[in-house]
Amino acid sequence: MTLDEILPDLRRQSVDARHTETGLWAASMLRDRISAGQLAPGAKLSEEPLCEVLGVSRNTLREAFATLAREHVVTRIPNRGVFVTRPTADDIREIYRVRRFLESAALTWSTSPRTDALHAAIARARAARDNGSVPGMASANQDFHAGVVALTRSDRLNAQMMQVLAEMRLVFHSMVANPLFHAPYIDDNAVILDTFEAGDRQAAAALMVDYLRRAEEQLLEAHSRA
Amino acid sequence: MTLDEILPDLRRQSVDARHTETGLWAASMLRDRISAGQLAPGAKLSEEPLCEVLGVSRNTLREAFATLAREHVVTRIPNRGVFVTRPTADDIREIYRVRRFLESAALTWSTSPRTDALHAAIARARAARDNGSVPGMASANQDFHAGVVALTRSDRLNAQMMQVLAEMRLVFHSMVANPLFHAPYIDDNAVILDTFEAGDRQAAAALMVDYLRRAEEQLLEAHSRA
DNA sequence: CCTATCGAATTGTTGAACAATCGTACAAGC
DNA sequence: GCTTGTACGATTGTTCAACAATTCGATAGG
Repeated sequence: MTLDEILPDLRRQSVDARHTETGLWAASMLRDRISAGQLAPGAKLSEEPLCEVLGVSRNTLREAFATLAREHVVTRIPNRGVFVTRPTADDIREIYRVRRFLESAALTWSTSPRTDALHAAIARARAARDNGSVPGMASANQDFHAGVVALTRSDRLNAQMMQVLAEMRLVFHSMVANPLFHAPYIDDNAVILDTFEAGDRQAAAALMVDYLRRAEEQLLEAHSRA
Repeated sequence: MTLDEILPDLRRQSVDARHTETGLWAASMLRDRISAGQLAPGAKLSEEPLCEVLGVSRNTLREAFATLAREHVVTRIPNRGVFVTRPTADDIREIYRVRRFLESAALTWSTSPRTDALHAAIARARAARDNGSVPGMASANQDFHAGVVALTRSDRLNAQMMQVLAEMRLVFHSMVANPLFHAPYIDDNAVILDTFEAGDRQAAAALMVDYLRRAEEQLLEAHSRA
């Protein structure tokens, strides 16, 4: 979907109330659209139409671009413009490198034993699988892995994980989605959680690393095909 | 020498020299001054004088502020202005939470066995200790711990570590420096490195966690005194 | 001593302007 | 046919000046 097609939709939302930190507000508007896949990887974000639709000035919009660029959500090419990031194979490797460290470290050294959110995420994933809802499975799966890192109770590590998961969504949007991608991993998550709650953190971490390696390999294979 | 051979070199020089992205340039100027302690924590960064000194407009300077705020180097208070961040006790706890995860995970799961930079950092730290150079010890110590995370070969984890170390410098600048702070930790680093190279990664990671807990406690104690 | 109100100063945001750079089209030369 | 040179339009990078919004401090009054 290109920029032109979602312009009316954006305009509808932006007539709403006033906001402090307009630059951050504009960034979140764009971030949501990109996360939802309404702005596909590679799409060009021209300043002029976006200013008009969001009702902000070019300067403010550029602040929003700066924010999103730091999150690797958009890519800035000097004098050419801003584009929704199209993840490369190296990006996928880097994303999974970070995830392997973050998630296995969280399982190994977390201090918080509160796993309610993890159980809930698995339940949601199974319900989505039964309904055949691919977006539901994807969302619940991300919730599970975000919840694992949340065990660390560290704002910065959580922020890093959120950012990486946002890049994951870009990866999914940049290639033809395989409807069966998430399904087999749901039970893997359940096993990891059981192992963790049984107290064998090293084993849980090892399972997680294995899980992530398989998922990475599968995504890289799909990426090379596209 | 053919054209292809010098192309990478040319590209490298041109990204250095060119000032496109003036906002990023201004951000690095301020970041350097803050890191060096020339701008102390709590100092107010007024827009008007800074524009004049850096020779950039208010808009560009505000882009730089956005970059630094995201790195937690400066703190933005709406309608009040931008200040060099003054780390709180909670900030110190969060910094060490991140460091414990990052550094122990790096020791446990790193794939790269290249420890040359680590040995060099320890050598520099010892030389600085013999010369009585406190800044030298601090710098070499940070190099060692940055080098540990560099074992992960992950750009994003390295960036996160660099950011946290920048916050560490803010912590040091915000309290009276104890000249003897770094000295006892130098040999701890050496022991950690030896254990790691002996192949016992779990033990090395455990030593690192212990090291970081002691340093955190010491800094928190000094912070509560100030 | 406390509270309320006013005004100066600073920040938040905008709109317009100009310079710099890129893509494209088209002509010229080998 | 392919490359090179050149003009032009479009878009981005940066600055400037202005106005609105907010905060801080001072001053007056209870």
